[in-house]
Amino acid sequence: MPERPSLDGLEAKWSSVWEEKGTYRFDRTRPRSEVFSIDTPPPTVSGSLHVGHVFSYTQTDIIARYQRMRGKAVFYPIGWDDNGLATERRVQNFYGVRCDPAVPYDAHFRPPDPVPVEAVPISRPNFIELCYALTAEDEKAFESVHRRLALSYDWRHHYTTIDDSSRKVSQVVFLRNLARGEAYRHEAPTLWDVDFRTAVAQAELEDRERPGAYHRIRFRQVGTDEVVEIETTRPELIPACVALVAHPDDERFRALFGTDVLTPLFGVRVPVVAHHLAEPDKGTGIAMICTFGDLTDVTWWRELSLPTRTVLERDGRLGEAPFGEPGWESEDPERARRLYEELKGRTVARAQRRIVEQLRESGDLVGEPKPITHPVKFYERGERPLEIVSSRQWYLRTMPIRQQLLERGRELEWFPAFMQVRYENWVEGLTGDWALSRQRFFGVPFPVWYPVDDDGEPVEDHLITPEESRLPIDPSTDVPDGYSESDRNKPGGFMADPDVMDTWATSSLSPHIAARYLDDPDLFGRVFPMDMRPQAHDIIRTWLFDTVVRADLENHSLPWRRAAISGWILDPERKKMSKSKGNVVVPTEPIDRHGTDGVRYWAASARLGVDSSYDEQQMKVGRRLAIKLLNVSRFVLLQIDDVGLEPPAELRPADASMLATLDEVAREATESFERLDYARALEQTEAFFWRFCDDYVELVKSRAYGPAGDPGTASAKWSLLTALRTLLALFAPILPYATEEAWSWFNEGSIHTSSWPEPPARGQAATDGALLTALSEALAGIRKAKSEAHVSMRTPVKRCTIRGRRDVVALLETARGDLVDAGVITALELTAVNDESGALEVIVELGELPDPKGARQNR
RNA sequence: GGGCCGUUGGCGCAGCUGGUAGCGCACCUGCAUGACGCGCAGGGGGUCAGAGGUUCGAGUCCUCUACGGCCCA
Repeated sequence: MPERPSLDGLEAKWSSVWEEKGTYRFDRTRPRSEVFSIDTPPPTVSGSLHVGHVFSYTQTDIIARYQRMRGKAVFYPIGWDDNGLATERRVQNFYGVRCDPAVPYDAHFRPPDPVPVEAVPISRPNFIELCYALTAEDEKAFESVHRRLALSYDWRHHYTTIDDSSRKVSQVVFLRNLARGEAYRHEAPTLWDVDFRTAVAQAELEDRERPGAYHRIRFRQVGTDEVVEIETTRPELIPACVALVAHPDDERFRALFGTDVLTPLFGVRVPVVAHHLAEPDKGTGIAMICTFGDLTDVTWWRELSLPTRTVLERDGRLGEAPFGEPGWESEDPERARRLYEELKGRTVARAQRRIVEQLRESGDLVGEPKPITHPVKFYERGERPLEIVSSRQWYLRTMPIRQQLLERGRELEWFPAFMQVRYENWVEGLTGDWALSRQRFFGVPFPVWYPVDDDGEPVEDHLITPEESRLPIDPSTDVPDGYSESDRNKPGGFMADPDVMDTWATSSLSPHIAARYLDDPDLFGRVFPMDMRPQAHDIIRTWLFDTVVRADLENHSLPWRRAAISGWILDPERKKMSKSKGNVVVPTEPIDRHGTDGVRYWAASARLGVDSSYDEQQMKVGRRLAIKLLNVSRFVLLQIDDVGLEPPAELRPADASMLATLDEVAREATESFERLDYARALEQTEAFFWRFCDDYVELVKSRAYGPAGDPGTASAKWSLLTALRTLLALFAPILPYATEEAWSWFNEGSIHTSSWPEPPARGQAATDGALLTALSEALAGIRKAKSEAHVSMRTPVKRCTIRGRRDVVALLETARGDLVDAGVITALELTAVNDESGALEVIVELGELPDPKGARQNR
């Protein structure tokens, strides 16, 4: 036990001891009923590390530690989510390269140095090598922060979402989805990011307010030449127009339904149709349907069986529009082609500028465009509005099982409960199946090939799939059974599926990956379904939903029993912390300043689901609490000569009352932890702890100093030691370093594998906290008198009279000696009065003020 | 437009199934007592966002409004 306890050095000391001793290892011999398993979020390592991680990961760790102390074998693995677009972007920017699958592999490739302004195209295998190299570096930084935070993982169960095992699970489960008809590949309109050139899922959408303009445009009715005016924000899609639409009940357009109109500039004949999704108060009440301007266009196209007229290419530019040819019939093909030639090859924005000029020249633009602000769909990581293009993609059927998924959401226990509605809203609002495929590179490939026919064309409805035992494979380098590499992309040969899976398609299998679903069924059986899924509320629609889908299809069960939804970290201005806002705090800084225990204390004071502001003040409080814990431990242990003390024959009333109060605190804290309300448990423990230090310790000090044989001394010492053990244990999940340090002064083994306090600690006749409360109140009265007189607390009290209810006075009488010693009272008078209010009246008559110097010499 | 959460002393928050407001920080005034001055004692400070309703009685239940944040259109 050090002379002057300090938090310095505890983190390095204990984290290496824990690793060495395997303190947090999962005991896989234990049956399911004795296991507590956690499906920890694998953080995206390419993202920036910020205090948000510290916050939510600490909250999970607190629960893990509590369960471990309750005697559970805690299965608490961690993984890194390293594949996907976020990583690709980071690699591109970090090295100044971009992946071009047409470039051949270069075995001696070295990243350009210095980083060039213009990205250098490199081959897919070279690009993927760089992805592996950089994520390996990033993962080291993540691991060191997680270790320093004392997150009690079993690092032996560590995984990454791109490792062999994860790829195998993803591919096997996918092939099973495919075999059961749950996965399919289909040509369909798909949300498309033109910069990343990949499909995007509904879950990755976000609306952003963007300036736009309503353009009022004239169409002419065929035969009558009557003018129909529509309003659109996307005039550049006029060449892609396939119909006009109005609400069936809208009187203004009733006469038009079933007739045809001509598109301006291009003279294409399109029908006027009726559909209930047309909004009569929007614009002129009649709208243009294109291939495809937005998701409503897709709905109209599907429900009204309209033709397609594709002009948008996957690079976000206008492509071919063969006016005059079948499907592109025009009243004046030559003019249409001439005008369109000016638009072709332009980006959407540029094409819009040009077509507005054309419309103005032709007189088909009515008035000037009216600027508006409207929500536009973006890919959450993207910078340009999403387009909708028709492409062949892999899907998982979620629409037919929506009802079932809603049921799963109800089976799940949500903390806090109101988060369930987010899930319900999401499932109810689904508009299509889950698009699994991405046109990217660093991801899990679809383990599929297609035969190539004699004309060199892939036969896309004939799949060639490998045996499960061959997985994981990369179809772009592995060869299907019965073929050889020389058959690749040749007539009569085969070709690989070019796509990779969305990152969520792998991370939605995190319970399966962590629990080694395929190669360790024994382990899987002991931990699945898991007990808890901790995560933040912004990914309920993605990670939580996706995981529910996968487990439902694969295991016909929920993946976990409960979901613990953490809040977000807001900056001091209550704005969400994000890289783009530049308000991100790197976690190592507060840890350096306030210590891990201080930072954990801050994280522990925020309840689940509640957004919390970044507050270093709170970390300081935590740090002080940790130091106080060390100090009071030192004080208690200084009194104790034998830590194996037997309970005394008889406990003094004050001691019994303190222990009874502590029992109650432990009981309440346990209940709070069971509700995952660690913040309340902390609050309850902390409130008692300060009373323990400031009142109880002061009350029993003089008895504790007494001789070994004295019964009052024995009672005090045993009670101090017992309370100390209990308090350290109650704080251990939240302040792992300080409690472990203090515990090590008088125990073998780790506090984190010791047992959780089970009342009764007193082991004696039942009593309650009433005496301790009365003593605190009496002491407060005496202190107040001294404080107001501006004298030291050691100043003797000549006479103290305490008046109170008969039963309270009788209680105080049983601890008269403790009160006299703590208050330095010469004459104590306890008087019962007939006052039902119960409040104590404390009358203090101070003695002569001692000469401070003389007083010190006397001791 | 629909929904969820929040609005309690300067700041951060507790207040579970209703009974005349609590905690921490900050602030002010003090205190060197055998663990702790990163300590201890004491003190000031709120008509619980606003309006209405239920009730003997409402931060606590109901309705509406305002503001903030988020989710879904």
